[in-house]
Amino acid sequence: MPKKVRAETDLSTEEKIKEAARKVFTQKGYAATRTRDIAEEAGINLALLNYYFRSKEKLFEIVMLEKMQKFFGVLAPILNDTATTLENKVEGITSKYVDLLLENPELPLFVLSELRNSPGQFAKIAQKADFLNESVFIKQIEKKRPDVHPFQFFVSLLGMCLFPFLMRPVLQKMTNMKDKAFTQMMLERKELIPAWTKALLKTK
Amino acid sequence: MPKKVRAETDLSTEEKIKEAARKVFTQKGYAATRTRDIAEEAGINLALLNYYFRSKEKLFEIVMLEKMQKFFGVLAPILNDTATTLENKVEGITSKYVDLLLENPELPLFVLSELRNSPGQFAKIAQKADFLNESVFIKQIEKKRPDVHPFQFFVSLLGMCLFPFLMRPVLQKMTNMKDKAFTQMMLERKELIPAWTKALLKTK
DNA sequence: GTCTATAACCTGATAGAC
DNA sequence: GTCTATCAGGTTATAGAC
Repeated sequence: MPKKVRAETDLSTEEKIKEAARKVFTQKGYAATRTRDIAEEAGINLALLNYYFRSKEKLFEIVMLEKMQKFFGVLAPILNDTATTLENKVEGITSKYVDLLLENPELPLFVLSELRNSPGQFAKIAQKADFLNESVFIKQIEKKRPDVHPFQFFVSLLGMCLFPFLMRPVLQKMTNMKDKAFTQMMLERKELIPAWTKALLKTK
Repeated sequence: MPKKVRAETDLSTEEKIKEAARKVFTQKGYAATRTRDIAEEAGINLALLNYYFRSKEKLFEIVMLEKMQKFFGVLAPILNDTATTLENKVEGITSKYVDLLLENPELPLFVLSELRNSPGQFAKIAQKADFLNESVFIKQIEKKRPDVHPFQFFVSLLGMCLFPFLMRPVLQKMTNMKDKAFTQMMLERKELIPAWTKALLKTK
């Protein structure tokens, strides 16, 4: 019998567990997550988790790998595209990240905080060390502004896209901002960030 | 006998434990930290930790409160200063944050990730909800650029200061950047951020 | 494949000697 | 105040019935 696409309410057990693991791990982090939480969230028994994934750690590695691919997957296809301009790339990165993070708001905090204590995970998806250094994108920045280290611009661009999501819980608490207002702010940002990045590249 | 300022090698036991707790908690987060790690780091016995601080949670609360005060303490005195210009404030925030974070690089990731799952902690230092909304700083931004939500600038400014530290482990791994080069980059940033923020405020 | 029961281990906290 | 020894509770992982 061929594989069948199932409705959300009728996922395979394995997929139900993975889905629950994605949710709980990203919300609480590896250490604060109990396998019982995942089992409960998946609506199955604790033993089944180990039946399918052998251990908490193995399950986590699967989720973590997925999340890192999402997180870094935005950059990889853009950085070395020789056919696009610097401006195109900035627009592409901004647009892709904002869309991705509106769908997955907890992604950056999860990836960055889990990577802090298990940098070994990073090795699994890392390109060679100067993949970024040697990238077309960085070269294009360097050509435009040879007087400033290109990372200054690169980090600022990423920060403008990612930082609001890292700060989100605090920001919303500090200002009584509602979810809808936050989303609105990020949509406006899709226009602002490219214009702003252009301004940074011109500022002497 | 009066209190005496002690050399670093001769702290009181209580202070040795606190110091160890600061280090381990900020490195690994609450959930991943074992009281045994703290005791070992402090060079004392596990029982002493409970003797002085009663529980892991109480000790954590002390550390967390300190760290939040450091983290938010940069903003508090600047935001409502009626005597300074918008530019002054941007320079002040930049300079204070970069210096603080060069001394405490793990501070932002620690505070933001711990606050995610225990927002109750935030209440302990939170001003009233519209402390930021009603601040002189935000009003000054609004006056200069009534056409854009002032948070857009506020978040960008903070992001330019904080985000490099959040991204630091990943960035250094991705690019083989050494600690010294990172520090150098942040020192350059102290000049760049105010100029850049000025540029953002002008960009239409 | 799925469950219940339980083993094996770890962690926070305390009792009690010094 | 400081230590060793240990308890009590919780967590991961497995055994074994269905």
